[in-house]
Amino acid sequence: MTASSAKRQPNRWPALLDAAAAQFAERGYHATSMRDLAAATAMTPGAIYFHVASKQALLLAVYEEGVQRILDRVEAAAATAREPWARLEKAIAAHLAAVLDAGAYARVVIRILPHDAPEIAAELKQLRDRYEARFARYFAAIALPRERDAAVARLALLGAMNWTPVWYKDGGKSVPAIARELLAPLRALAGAKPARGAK
Amino acid sequence: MTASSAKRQPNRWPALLDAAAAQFAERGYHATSMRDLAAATAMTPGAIYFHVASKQALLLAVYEEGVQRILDRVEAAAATAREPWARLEKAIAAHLAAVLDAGAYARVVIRILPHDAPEIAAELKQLRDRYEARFARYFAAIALPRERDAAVARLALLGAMNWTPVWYKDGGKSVPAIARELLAPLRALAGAKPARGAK
Amino acid sequence: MTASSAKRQPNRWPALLDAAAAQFAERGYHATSMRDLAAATAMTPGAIYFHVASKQALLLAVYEEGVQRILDRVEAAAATAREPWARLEKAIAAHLAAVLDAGAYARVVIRILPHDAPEIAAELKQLRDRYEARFARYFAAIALPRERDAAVARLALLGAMNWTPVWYKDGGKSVPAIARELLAPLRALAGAKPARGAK
Amino acid sequence: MTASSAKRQPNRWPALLDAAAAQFAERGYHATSMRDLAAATAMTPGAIYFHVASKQALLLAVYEEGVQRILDRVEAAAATAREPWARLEKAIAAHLAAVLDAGAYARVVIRILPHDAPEIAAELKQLRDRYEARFARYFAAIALPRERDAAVARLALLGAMNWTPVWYKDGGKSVPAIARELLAPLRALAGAKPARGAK
DNA sequence: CATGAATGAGTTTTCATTCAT
DNA sequence: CATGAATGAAAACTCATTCAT
Repeated sequence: MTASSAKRQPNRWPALLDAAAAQFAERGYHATSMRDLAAATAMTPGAIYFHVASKQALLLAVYEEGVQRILDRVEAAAATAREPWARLEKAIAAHLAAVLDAGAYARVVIRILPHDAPEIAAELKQLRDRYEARFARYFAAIALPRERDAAVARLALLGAMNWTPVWYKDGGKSVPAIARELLAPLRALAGAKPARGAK
Repeated sequence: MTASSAKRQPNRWPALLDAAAAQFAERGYHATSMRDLAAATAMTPGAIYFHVASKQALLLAVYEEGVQRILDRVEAAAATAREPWARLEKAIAAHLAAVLDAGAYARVVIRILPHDAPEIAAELKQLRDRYEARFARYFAAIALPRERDAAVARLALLGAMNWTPVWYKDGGKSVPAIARELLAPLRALAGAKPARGAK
Repeated sequence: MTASSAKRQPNRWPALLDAAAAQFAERGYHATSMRDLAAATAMTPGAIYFHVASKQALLLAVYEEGVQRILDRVEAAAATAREPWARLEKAIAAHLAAVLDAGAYARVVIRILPHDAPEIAAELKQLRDRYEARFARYFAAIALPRERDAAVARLALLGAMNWTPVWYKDGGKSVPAIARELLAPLRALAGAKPARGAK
Repeated sequence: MTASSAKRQPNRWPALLDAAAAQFAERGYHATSMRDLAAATAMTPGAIYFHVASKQALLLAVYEEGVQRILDRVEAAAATAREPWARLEKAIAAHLAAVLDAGAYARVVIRILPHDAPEIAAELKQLRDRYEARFARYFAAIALPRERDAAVARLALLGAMNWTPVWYKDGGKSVPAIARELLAPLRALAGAKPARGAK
């Protein structure tokens, strides 16, 4: 369906994808031109079209990779804990790491709105949803008081997580520590004791 | 919208600002062209430049108005409550209302990153900060356990609030109800009892 | 025929003409916009069109004034000497003064080529020629060796004079001194003794 | 001019440069639009930007070529004579030929003021100066009476030369003859005998 | 007299994309 | 695989000019 599977020339495609991820994340989709990408990868503009059919397809490929990367990290992290709260905290930390530390792919997913590329908006949204559904599973495992709206709580948590790139500074609090802070209020709500220790 | 027949209306500037706010909020800054704006206001592209010097200046004007509107609503709302938690909740509800219900101005402030218009990025950031500083004051009044990081908590709350446009649907939970939900975990953290009832 | 005769509102027209002369001389005709002129005279663009019918007409008016000013100065100066060489030298000095020291009008005449405003090119050329014919009369009175081409000599002198704005610096040699230097070679050619002393 | 049918000619850059030189020389910098240039070279406006980054860069390229061409011709001509006056006369003739007969490049250098393209004004001025410095060397070799200002004489000569495009008509006096006429007065000043012969 | 507002054609420049070679 | 060259539409913005008030 997308350009990511069929054509895998030795080394240019990953470089192209990386460059696209970096620029889309940093400047946004519309502010990044194919020429910028060509310059960043030392290709000619025409050469890009050997690897990918259009700018939108390129965004889609980055999105796919981005979602996959968050998913992989989050699942791997979650697998290291069995207790729901701990598992959720690990998942949050992995998500934050993906968005703050790792490459730019994950940042594209939260920065570029599906609406920005109308013709593939539906596909982009689906990709986003694919991840959110997974996150929702970890979230569903924690027990919140019945009078609270769990959906809102989940979306609030997601919002808090996705807003971190706006304020996160490199030398500050560690990612796992931030994850714990984000979860602490919900833990209090549930009457759970906060986790001990930190990096 | 209403300007179909008359030739000489005064006051095209508010209409232009409205249109810019709407389009910037919906499609983003780069995806909105001056032509789009001209079409939306039934002006010629050239006529826009009688009212504003550049697209960036237009964004700045929208930003200013947006920040002012949030600020006005939030301050008015906060003034109706004296108790810190109640006041914060009112402020949150007003912020959400500005971002979700009211015109598009407030949404521009949270959607368009300063970075998008490099030459005025500093001014845009300053405007954002002006609001966040005000919000920080309401937040500072609530007492959180000493072992929690209040700054992270505040930024998380702000992230949760600013992410709502992504998921909010018109017929769903009421804005004050969402505000209460967003605050509930922090209340629990502080050991405060949740507020009673609401719309 | 032009706008300079009929409409003479108390004070704006001269200011407008001055501004046009200054800007045309400094930036050139095409690089000067009616808006620039409006700004420089504290008028609205529309108001300019009360005084003058078009940008071309404005150039024409400046040209007319410019030629008139050179002519007036040159004639007045020439009238103070009877001997041909002395008269020519006075004329040259007056021309240089008009072009270097005085307002910008004269500089417009030598900077802006008739071709720049095609529709009035003929009129502009006629104005230029009007002055050059007068200058030619002073030139014709000096006696050059028969084997020299007097026309080329005259045009060379004119070229030398009109090129001075390119290199003239305010604190340098005085205008009459430059005039004497320009004429000296021709004097030598004619076997005449150079004039004595000057400022 | 010759590019009516073939679809893929290489080397459009020289044609573009030629067209720019021709139009800049004839109409001036500001009066020449990129569209004009596109039409004159049978390119689309966009295609021009494959070859050159901006209109200013195009002017700079023409200027460089123009200065180089004058320099080449003048140096070649000057190399054919050893005696200072003869060498200077050859140099003048070569300069005139460059400005009057040859392509438009040289005329651009004397017609377009550095000021016309503010962002590259310094570079343009430097190019002009490069030539004038060379010319000054030839000029310095002739001996003028001590009481004359050699600098003014040189600038006057340059002015006379650069003004020729204003009045030169094709069927008139030959270029070498004009050169001789321009130099004759200075020769007289120096007490030198005028050169014999002519075309 | 003058202005505030507008027009419409123009400016330079950029863009995603194409394609012969 | 890749490039050099191009396209055509669109971008932001400017211009001389007009005109109701």
